[in-house]
Amino acid sequence: MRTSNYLLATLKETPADAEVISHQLMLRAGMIRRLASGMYTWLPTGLRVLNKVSKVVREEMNRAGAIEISMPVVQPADLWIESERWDDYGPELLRFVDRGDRPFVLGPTHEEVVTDLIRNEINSYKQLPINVYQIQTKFRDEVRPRFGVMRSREFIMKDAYSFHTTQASLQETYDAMYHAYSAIFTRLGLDFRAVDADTGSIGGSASHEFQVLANSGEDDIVFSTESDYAANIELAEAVCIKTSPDVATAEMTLVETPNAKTIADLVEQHNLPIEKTVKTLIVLADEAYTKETGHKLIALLVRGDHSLNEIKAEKLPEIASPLTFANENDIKSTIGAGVGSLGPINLPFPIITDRAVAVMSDFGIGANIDGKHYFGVNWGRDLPLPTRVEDIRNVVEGDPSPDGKGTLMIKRGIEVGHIFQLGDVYSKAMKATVQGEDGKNQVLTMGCYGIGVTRVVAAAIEQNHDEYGITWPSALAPFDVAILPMNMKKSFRVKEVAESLYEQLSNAGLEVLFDDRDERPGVMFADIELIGIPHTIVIGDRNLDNNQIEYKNRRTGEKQLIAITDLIDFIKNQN
RNA sequence: CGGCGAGUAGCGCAGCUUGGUAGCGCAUCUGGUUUGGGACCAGAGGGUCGUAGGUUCGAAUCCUAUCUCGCCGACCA
Repeated sequence: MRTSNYLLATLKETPADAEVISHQLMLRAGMIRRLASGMYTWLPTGLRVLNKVSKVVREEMNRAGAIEISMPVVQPADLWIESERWDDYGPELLRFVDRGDRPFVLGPTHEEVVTDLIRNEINSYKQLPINVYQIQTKFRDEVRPRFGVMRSREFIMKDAYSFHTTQASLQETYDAMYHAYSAIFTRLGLDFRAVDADTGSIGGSASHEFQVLANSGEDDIVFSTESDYAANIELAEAVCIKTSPDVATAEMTLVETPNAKTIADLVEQHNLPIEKTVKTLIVLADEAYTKETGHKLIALLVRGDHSLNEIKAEKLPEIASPLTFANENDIKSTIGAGVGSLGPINLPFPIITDRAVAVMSDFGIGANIDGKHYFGVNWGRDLPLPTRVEDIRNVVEGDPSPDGKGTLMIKRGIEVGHIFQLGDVYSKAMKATVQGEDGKNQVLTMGCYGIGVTRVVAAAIEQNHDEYGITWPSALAPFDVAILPMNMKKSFRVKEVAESLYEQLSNAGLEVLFDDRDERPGVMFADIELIGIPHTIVIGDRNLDNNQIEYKNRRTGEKQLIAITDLIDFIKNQN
């Protein structure tokens, strides 16, 4: 490709609305342009990278036995009504009607469509298992799109769906996908981890996320220092080694705390260690639970220096899902005190205590009287021993690993892949059955496996950039080699060599960007470095006198002189 | 959806408080010089100042409404 015949579209200045580095660099390198909030046009350079991701994904999926198909972006609402997600999915699902007033959705995912396909096409257990996938545009009307293509509304996803008659068969495909994903992200040159994950609203049993490590990531992922334990913080179990509280040493005293509305205030104003404080959070009870017991509210106790894990909390049967905090008025009218002075004392509704709180001693709690706290509180003596103890907090660095080996550390991750064992959630709702060996119909068991193709591009940049621009791993680079001729318009010799090398390198199967613009060297260097082409060859009269050209490696910055005749072999031997 | 902020040339911004008919840098175009790290000189084009309404002799500037975008939070296969 010649730059004169290409849309380079590089930007010298960083657009003001780009926050994270990948977004900035994608705009500056001329990869994407924003069309509307969360919607981007892919320019030639961006599309080339996107296609590189797709290529690797496709190769590994095919190798793992998946079959490529393509399903429509627009889906009839009927299928969503049938799966009951029409009501469950919420406003993220973009809905509209066609000219005949028939309801449709813009597909945020394709479980319904693929389940419909399979129930129609597959009739016998003999045709199973089957694993179909597509690389397709999705649309989710995100509440807040951000970070460029990292969290956009329209995006490209590789989504695969497998169908089985047995759990063992599902497990086999799931394992194959796990390995395929590992192979994909390894080939793409990403530093990633597979972590245990929550199945979220899609449901199902086992699930792993593939997280690319990056500080700008939106997820917290947890690792053991000693073992290969890794999990999303949403799921990571907070283990409590201590089995009982220490012996009480303090007396319970009622303390005036008129200016302490938060744990931080309390700690600062009353010389109380934060791990001796208890946060009391009031949430709504599950409707069925309210019906059964009459309680509308539930109190959750978490140590002052810990944070509530909402995912864990909402999985408890007595708590409303999604987790909803009680509003200030309800709290006031039920307890008689406002947020800031709440505690587990004399509460007219059930309490769920975090494991770490259940083994505390001499601690401080709100008195349920505005402006007052009790200090020196102890279980058993001052308060009834907690009866409902659960793991409801987020783990913190230094917590013991749930597998008993080492302690935990936490890093940020970008979720680029997620695999699920769905079970029969969709196949049951949509009556996807096949005839089994015994002649009876049986409901299929499903797995689904996603990769955020567009997000991978952004994640790769988060991990591979420097002060000059992007430093692509070779599998992702939009071009393999850039040819920069110095003063080609004046030097016939430079032009001749550049043209010849362009042809030779291209014929050798390399993707070459030949910068044939009449630009000053600095401009060319800056653009090529910004775009992140791994190998640059500089052709100038200076070195041609010795029949040499200069080679520069983007990632290492190393330069060396190469004889023209050796160049093709040299480039091919890189990587 | 709540809080905050921003919409002026392709991009980055100034002008707004104190109303007088729009400017700077980069980019673009023309001519010339220059050519191994984002050149220089001379000239040129490009903006209904987000939109609608109002106040006024006169509005980018003041008032009202509205739309869009971003950040934080809530939300999220």
